[in-house]
Amino acid sequence: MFYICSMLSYTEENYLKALLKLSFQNEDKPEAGTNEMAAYLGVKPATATDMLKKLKEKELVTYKKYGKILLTETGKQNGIAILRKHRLWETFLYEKLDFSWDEVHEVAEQLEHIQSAKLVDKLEEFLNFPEFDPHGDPIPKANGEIPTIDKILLSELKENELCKVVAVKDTSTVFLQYLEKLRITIGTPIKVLERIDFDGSLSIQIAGEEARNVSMKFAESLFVKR
Amino acid sequence: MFYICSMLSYTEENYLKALLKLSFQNEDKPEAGTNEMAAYLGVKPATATDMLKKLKEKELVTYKKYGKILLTETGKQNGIAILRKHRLWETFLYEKLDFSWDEVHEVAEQLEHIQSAKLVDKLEEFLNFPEFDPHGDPIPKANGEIPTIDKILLSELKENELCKVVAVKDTSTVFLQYLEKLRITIGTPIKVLERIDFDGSLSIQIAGEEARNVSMKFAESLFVKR
DNA sequence: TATAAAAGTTAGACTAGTCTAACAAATATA
DNA sequence: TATATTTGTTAGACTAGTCTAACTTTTATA
Ligand SMILES: [Mn+2]
Ligand SMILES: [Mn+2]
Ligand SMILES: [Mn+2]
Ligand SMILES: [Mn+2]
Repeated sequence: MFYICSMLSYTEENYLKALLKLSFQNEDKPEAGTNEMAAYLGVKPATATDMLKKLKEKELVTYKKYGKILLTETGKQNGIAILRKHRLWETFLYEKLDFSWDEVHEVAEQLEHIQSAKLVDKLEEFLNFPEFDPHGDPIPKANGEIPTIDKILLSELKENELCKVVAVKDTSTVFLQYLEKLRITIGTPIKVLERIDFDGSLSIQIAGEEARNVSMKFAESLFVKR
Repeated sequence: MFYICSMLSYTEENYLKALLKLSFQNEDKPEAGTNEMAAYLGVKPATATDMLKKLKEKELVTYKKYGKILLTETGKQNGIAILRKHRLWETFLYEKLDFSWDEVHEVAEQLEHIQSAKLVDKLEEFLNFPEFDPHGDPIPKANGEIPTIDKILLSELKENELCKVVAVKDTSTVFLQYLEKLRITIGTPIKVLERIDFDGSLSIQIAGEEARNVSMKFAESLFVKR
């Protein structure tokens, strides 16, 4: 179980995390393509190809010319370790330093690269072993396990169904700030009053307040639990 | 007062902090030499020369070929900002995450480079505006002011004088762990029982316990207040 | 003051990470 | 299946930061 390799550069860590995130997105086939990866990281495909060769050399990915990219078990565990740090730091910023949920990501992008096993574990303890980050995303455990939670999109609910918000699918600042304006956060109860077939929009009741209309795009960006 | 330049690289920040620390060491003339600086940073003199040219270009230091190096006001304020972050993070690790005082430095070396004005200020607030770090070193304020404290070396005390530990001069792991073994920390009261002229060693009483002998090197590594 | 030693600089090379431009392979489509 | 489009690779160049080896300037010392 000696998966975590500490001799990774800041940049290599970012590539591994990106590949892990892409593997979550492409649920069925957890592979990625060069262009997809480059786009995700904001670099050119040529750059991604170069890095891929290096990651392959270190046995963090399997890949051959013109083929798909797949994390090895070591690569995956290293990616998970970064994700764990990212989400623990987001939780710290949110819970302890009063950052809002649209501000935490940018700073956590930096903090996730701090190298100190003790720091991560102590931080987790200090935060009381949180299972989910401020956006409702699961925080990997020290052993690499990732907590799961039943969640469906708000758009999947039928009329008159009641639910609670468990996570955001879209973590963009503009969406998070909109949610804040609507006084929706993790845990907020929502009732679907009406579904408008015409455009997929919904009429919803937030925390027992008066009815409100939200778009299909909105309903497809919020994870809830019945 | 727009001193803090945020477009500094990790490396540039380290050079500025090093120059600031050297300026504290060379109290009278706050200048540094190329070799001195290189040694402090663990790089070769040639490397330091190259960086110096870059820092000069950015008006963070004044310096001419074969001359001494001096921080400009902007360079100094930027260095102070890094030092502030370093010491606040050390305090966080020590106070909140139960790190010991010989463990905090290494991690703070990484954390001091995190870029977020909000983070620093919130952290400071979270820690209740501490004035000194776990080693007794002053934490610069947001405006760049550095708290001062009366302190002398333990070696300067006369026989029968009583004092309290306020800071360590030597922050090496081996010294800090020795202090821990002796149950000496910031605030511990010490009484000088006897001075041995032969080798400058002292017989001291730590927190009212039985007498103990310590070397001159030891007595010159601990700051105290009468 | 002449010379030796110390301090500092320059030139040239290397690595990591990035880019652009040109090219090659794989896939979609007519 | 032939061709166009998409996807991915290669070659060559650039920057930041580092090094070694050779050189120059300053300072100390005989
Ligand atoms: Mn995030
Ligand atoms: Mn998150
Ligand atoms: Mn320190
Ligand atoms: Mn300190």
